Amino acid sequence: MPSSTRSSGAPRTSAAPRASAAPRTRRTDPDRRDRIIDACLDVVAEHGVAGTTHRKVAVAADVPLGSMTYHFEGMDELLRLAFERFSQAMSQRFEDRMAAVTTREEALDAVTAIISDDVFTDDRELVLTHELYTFAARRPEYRTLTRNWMAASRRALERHFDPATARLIDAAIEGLTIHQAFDPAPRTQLDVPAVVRQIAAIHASDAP
Amino acid sequence: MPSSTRSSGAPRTSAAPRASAAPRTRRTDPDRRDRIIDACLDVVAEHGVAGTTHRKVAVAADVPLGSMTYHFEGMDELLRLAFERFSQAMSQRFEDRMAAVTTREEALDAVTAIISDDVFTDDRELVLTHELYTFAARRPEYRTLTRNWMAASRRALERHFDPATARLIDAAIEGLTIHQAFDPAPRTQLDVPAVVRQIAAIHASDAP
DNA sequence: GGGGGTAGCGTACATTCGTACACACAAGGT
DNA sequence: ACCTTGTGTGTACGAATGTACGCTACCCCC
Repeated sequence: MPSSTRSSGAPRTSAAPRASAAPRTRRTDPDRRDRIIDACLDVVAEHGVAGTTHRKVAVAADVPLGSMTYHFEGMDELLRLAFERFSQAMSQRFEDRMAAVTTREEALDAVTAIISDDVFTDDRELVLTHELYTFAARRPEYRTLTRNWMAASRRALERHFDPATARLIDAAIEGLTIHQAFDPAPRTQLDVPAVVRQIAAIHASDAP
Repeated sequence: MPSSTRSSGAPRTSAAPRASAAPRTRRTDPDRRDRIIDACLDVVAEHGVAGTTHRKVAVAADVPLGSMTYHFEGMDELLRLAFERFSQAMSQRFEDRMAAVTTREEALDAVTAIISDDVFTDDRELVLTHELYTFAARRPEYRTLTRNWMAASRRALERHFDPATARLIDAAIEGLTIHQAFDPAPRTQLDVPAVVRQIAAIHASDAP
């Protein structure tokens, strides 16, 4: 089909199904770029980085295929931006939780809650987290993302614990969370609150 | 090029460069299947699950493309087998290390060594581990692999520690290892040997 | 209010993918 | 020695992908 066909009176043959009937002319959608990044995360969560293509993201974001190469250098840049957004959202949430408690006791409870409940609730975040880790594992230049995330967690924990303890608790959250997700029913149940308290007691140090 | 060309006297037009000059006729390569699985791990390590294709694996294993679909149902089966092999090799190595030490003191040293040195040495294993985690995160039916791996680690640790401590040490190895790999130079250096010893002291219990 | 400039899009194309299938060749019974 | 059998392979094909590129329609300045 030569391009002259469209220059005639054909109203608009859109490939993507338009959800609303609004005509939505051009240049009136300034957060298109943002929507694409969000849609990219959805696609990654569903199909994995392996199955993430320009076309799938375009459909998910309800934008034309051409927007993909227009707004982004390529899949790599898009993935980097998407993971950047994801990791920032995750560490923001963690910081908020830690900022919401005041006493050390409450902080310990919060850590316990994170370990016990966090991963069970949301499979999407489990998947995205590991997609991000894998992405960073393969390309050292993107480890800034994971480094920032981990640094932010430690910083948040340091509001309540000394640096060494914060580092240890952070690692414990990581390890216990992963093992809980991938091996939900180990033979030996762990008394998470007690463990967290005892880890925090290893470095018998004061905290703000 | 019609197929009749090969039926004439052409010696063998192989697409992949044959390393040795041995003619290697058919039916004389019984570990072809194994080699393909190993090659699949190499390809995954280099290009990620995302970039792993029948063709790349075939080239890496130096087998014809047709062998891929002949020996395996599809990429999924191949990946499953490859990750199965990888996870078994990893947990075997862990078990061996733990079986090699006799006293609890030596066990603590071994754990310390694993946390401190393991990940730095080999980037390939870091990548493959996380590719496996991601694979398992997306498809719960393949979490058997991770479950078995983690169960094996715990079992190995239980040769020297009580179950609760084993579980905790296992999680600590996971968390510290990951954070060390993704954030190699945190502000606060951790005294790994001391930490390991203190974690092991949390459950003041006896062990064989 | 109208014309130029450019942001944004639709589409075609070369490439690469998984898979199907006809066919060649080694092995073993006779 | 031959024929039969079924394992293993080369190749062709449809589907799907990333990217280039020309054209449309909005915005801004005069």
